[in-house]
Amino acid sequence: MKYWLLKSDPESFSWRDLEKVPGKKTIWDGVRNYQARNLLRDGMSVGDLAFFYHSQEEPPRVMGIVRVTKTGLADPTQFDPKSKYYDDGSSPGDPRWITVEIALERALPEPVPLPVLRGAPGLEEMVLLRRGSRLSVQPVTEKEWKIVSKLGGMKGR
DNA sequence: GCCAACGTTGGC
DNA sequence: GCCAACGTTGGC
Repeated sequence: MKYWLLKSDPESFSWRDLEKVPGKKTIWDGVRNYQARNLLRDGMSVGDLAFFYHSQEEPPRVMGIVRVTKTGLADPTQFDPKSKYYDDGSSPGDPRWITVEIALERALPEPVPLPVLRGAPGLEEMVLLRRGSRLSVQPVTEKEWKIVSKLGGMKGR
């Protein structure tokens, strides 16, 4: 099993929004960056876990944990001319933007703010903390996963 | 709101 | 294929 971090601007889709979705599942749509797409398409497996991270918030923070429930899905917004994510260079026969479905696993008892991550021993190499890193889908190592989970108030594991 | 870092586009 | 211009992300 692998670990990930998914960024979302809470203005467009927040942890609270996910809690309110019936079934607490959603297709992770709207990613329009090839590196992120490749991780969604080629890196993720059903059962993988990911941190749900709020960017564009003061402070940015890790909100909770989600699980990958389906892989290899064509992002439906790429075919919708009314969507801001519409891509007229993509076709249903050969979709350009592939993503996953995720389901809420559990909220962190204490969401972890970015400054705390920056100060935490063992997270020095975390992709999120690299200068200029804007990648919205990121791999997280098992060691980093455990440290962040602990900071978020999760017991043991 | 600012702006550094980054990705993409398009002229050549 | 280079690279300047442009648009976007995201922390502050």
